[in-house]
Amino acid sequence: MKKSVKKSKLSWEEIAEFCETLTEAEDALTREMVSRISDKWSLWTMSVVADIDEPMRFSRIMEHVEGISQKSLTKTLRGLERDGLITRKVFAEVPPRVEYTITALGSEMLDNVAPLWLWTAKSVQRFQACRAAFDDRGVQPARK
Amino acid sequence: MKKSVKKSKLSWEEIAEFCETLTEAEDALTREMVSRISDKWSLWTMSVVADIDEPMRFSRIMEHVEGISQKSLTKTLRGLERDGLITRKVFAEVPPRVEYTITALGSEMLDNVAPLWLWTAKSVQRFQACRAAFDDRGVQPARK
DNA sequence: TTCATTAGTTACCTTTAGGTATGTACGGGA
DNA sequence: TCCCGTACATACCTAAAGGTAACTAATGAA
Repeated sequence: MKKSVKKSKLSWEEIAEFCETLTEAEDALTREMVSRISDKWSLWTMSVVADIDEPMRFSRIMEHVEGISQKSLTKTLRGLERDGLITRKVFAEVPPRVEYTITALGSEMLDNVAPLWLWTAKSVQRFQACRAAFDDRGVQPARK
Repeated sequence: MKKSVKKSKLSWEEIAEFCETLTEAEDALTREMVSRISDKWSLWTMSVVADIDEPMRFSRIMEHVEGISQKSLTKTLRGLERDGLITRKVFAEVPPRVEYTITALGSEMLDNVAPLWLWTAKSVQRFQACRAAFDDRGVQPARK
């Protein structure tokens, strides 16, 4: 056996319990922040800004986040700035220069997402197998 | 200073490195699975199915996942079944009975999502503060 | 014969994410 | 005087998520 299957210390009941201490607005924001994790560009953008040591300019970020459009990058960066995950510094130059850096909150978030991402990546063949099996057998109809 | 800023053991470079061993299809599926985590209903539905010990019927799930429509619940459950996160058992009865249970893979996923969710919930006031500050100061324009 | 029950399915609509293509403001260099 | 380079903003379009409301299939009960 590869490893013993251990019940996690952290149950969802515990989480639900904690979430009930939150206001409705806080609960909604929690969901919003979690969904930011899996929107198409936010996490990738953050990791690009975080991984490279020098402050990153708009155009350099766009080179690294392959496939993103200007519009989406602008929107993504604004959202990340608003939530305190990155900082945006404008220099009064021509042509304009804007530098982005990760914040402490941002890298804390990345640290918390990382294990989940890695687990998902390492489990991907299992998911593939389940999908293949499902697509083979089809859906069992609810009526005879 | 509140706490020393510590580099996490699990860097994104490490993750990127691992992800490069994946095929393109596997990489795409990884992203898809991560985004499942934050779609509107999947995680909530999973946690409902997981937290209650008895197998759950369609209508009982719908009672617990407040606000979900029949259509969305059906779609969500199908997706979860396809990915091997829950099982669906149809009984040849009238009126129909269908029971859903969490799989080992499903609860493993929940276990991996839990810490992130809890961290997010516990950080929510910080996010709120950042947003408030941003909305106060407005966006710094890139040109003078 | 008609009804109630369960787990859907289907048609239709609105909202949102995200793409492409184009416009813009500024000043330095040719 | 006109073009270059940067970091956007804006208009327009498409696809997909997700909501509501109505329909369905089978059968035991009234």
